[in-house]
Amino acid sequence: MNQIIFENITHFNPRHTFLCGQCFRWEEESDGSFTGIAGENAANISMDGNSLVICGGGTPEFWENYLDLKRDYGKIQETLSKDTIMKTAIESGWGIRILKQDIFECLISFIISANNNIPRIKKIINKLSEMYGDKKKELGKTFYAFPKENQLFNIKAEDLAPLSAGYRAPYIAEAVKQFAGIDKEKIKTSPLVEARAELCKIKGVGPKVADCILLFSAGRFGVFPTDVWVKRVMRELYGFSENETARRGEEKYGELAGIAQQYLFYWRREQ
DNA sequence: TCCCAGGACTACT
DNA sequence: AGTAGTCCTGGG
Repeated sequence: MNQIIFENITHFNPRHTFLCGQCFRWEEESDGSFTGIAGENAANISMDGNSLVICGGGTPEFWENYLDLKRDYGKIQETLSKDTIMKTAIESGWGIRILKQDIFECLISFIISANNNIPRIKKIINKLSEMYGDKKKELGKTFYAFPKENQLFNIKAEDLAPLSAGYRAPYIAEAVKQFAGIDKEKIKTSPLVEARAELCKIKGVGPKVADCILLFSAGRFGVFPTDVWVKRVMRELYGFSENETARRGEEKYGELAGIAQQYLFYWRREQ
């Protein structure tokens, strides 16, 4: 085990970051730290004052990228706080950072998330990783990395029966194959409408799941993933109707829409 | 028992 | 193009 320390880290709250709905493989410990696995690297993450302490695998470069440490979230929070409602939401969810996740993991995870609840989503993803992912020993425990494309490439829906994923199982099996034919560059750089359309070609991927993939793995901060909670909060706050929420959110918050969504989501769920 | 829980698909207008 | 009904599963 090695230890990595990043000094002078501000605007990072592990709890808000790991519990705001963007990821499924981190668990809170009794001391408030978080243990989980990202890519091939299992670790425990905590804040000690302004020091970010990471115990486990992975290089500093990996974690700097994954935790989005280079971005100035102080400035982002300041900008968004000009909206008084958003200011309140940020006071609740301060220190959220958008994790830079692997696109394949993101795709499969959010297909699983459709019409599902978080404990069950986590359970399904853990089981999938156990069955097909690489085994990692770290921190005296055993972890399983999320399977890579080639590790899932030949699976059939019936192979996934142990997951109890229900009607999502065939979506997963189909999505694995379809993902190979997707234009990844388009996802990263094309206008949002086109990037979203590219992702929606994949079975099991609709507007909400597509936006989650764009935000959490492609760094497209201009999207406003709209689930039932976000629809709820935007209706309560601004009177937006359900089917206009995504568009209005993008217009309202522009290039910071994705982060705004995370604050609003976390805040509303805390209430 | 019914109904939901961080949507998407399909089959209709 | 837009809208209802349906979809596995586990828990309240």
